[in-house]
Amino acid sequence: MRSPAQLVDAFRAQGLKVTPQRQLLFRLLHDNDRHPTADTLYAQATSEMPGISLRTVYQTLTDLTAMGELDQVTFGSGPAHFDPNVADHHHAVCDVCGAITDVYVDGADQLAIDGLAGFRPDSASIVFHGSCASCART
Amino acid sequence: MRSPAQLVDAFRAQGLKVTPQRQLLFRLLHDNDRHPTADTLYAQATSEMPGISLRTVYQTLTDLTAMGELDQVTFGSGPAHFDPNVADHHHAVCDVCGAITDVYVDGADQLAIDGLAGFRPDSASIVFHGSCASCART
DNA sequence: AAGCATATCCGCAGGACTTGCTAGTTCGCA
DNA sequence: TGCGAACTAGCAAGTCCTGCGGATATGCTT
Ligand SMILES: [Mn+2]
Ligand SMILES: [Mn+2]
Ligand SMILES: [Zn+2]
Ligand SMILES: [Zn+2]
Repeated sequence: MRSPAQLVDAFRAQGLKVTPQRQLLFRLLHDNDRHPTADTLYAQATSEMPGISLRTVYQTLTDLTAMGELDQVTFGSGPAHFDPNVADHHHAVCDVCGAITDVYVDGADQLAIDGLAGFRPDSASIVFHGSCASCART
Repeated sequence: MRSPAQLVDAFRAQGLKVTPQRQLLFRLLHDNDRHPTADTLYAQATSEMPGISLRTVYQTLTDLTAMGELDQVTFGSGPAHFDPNVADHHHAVCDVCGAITDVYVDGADQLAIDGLAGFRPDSASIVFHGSCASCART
């Protein structure tokens, strides 16, 4: 995702208006590698701007996703997570604390595949489940 | 997933009762590689047994999953899919027709990983998106 | 074969997450 | 500064799934 200042320009360039609510979300998302959910962002936004509505958070996240500034990722059931890192990468989910970390997998595009007769893949996504470094104590 | 006859025994062995509704679902799921949803199964079940409730379908799917006879898989948003193939495998999703096919990936457990400092993976799941053989794209 | 204790079934209410709707407000350009 | 388009906030509604409770069927006993 681009910087808040660049997003301001990008929104104006598309005829979208730049409101305080949107700018706040630009800041909360910029360089955020926590893979937050809409609720998480809503809680953070509320502490800085009481009165902002959850609906507006969802709307802005939808807009940013449509503009390619965010990816939306889901892990089984539960709410969607929003990812300002739109580079090609994968995820590791800690089943203990829920932390989600970015993973870069070498050769993910050259995975040897059986049973895919005729299937033409456009993308592959890999999700690791396990325990993260801080939860690894057994 | 084991055969309907074996599941009858397995349910009895656990003190679970074997009802016509459950036996119907055993049959609908056995050797089913379509990755059906609860709604899909409910529709099929209703045609053979009008009056069966969606609640019972969910309940039986939950029981079978708890017994390790089914896996539950999800792809982004949308309902869960149930998979009688509990062997270690992955999935290819056709973005055109929605078909879900099983994929066996060589060396999925030895994927070279960067950025996973200290993370201990228990499992990895890979989902390919693209177009299936019959939906061959331009 | 009949009875009994208990697991199951089904319908409905409710929860989690997300999107639709709309009146009133705010933004951005002239 | 003023206007029209876009936005916000609140609530309703949609989707998928689970909790609950009375009526019922199952499996075992006698
Ligand atoms: Mn990420
Ligand atoms: Mn499968
Ligand atoms: Zn952890
Ligand atoms: Zn297809």
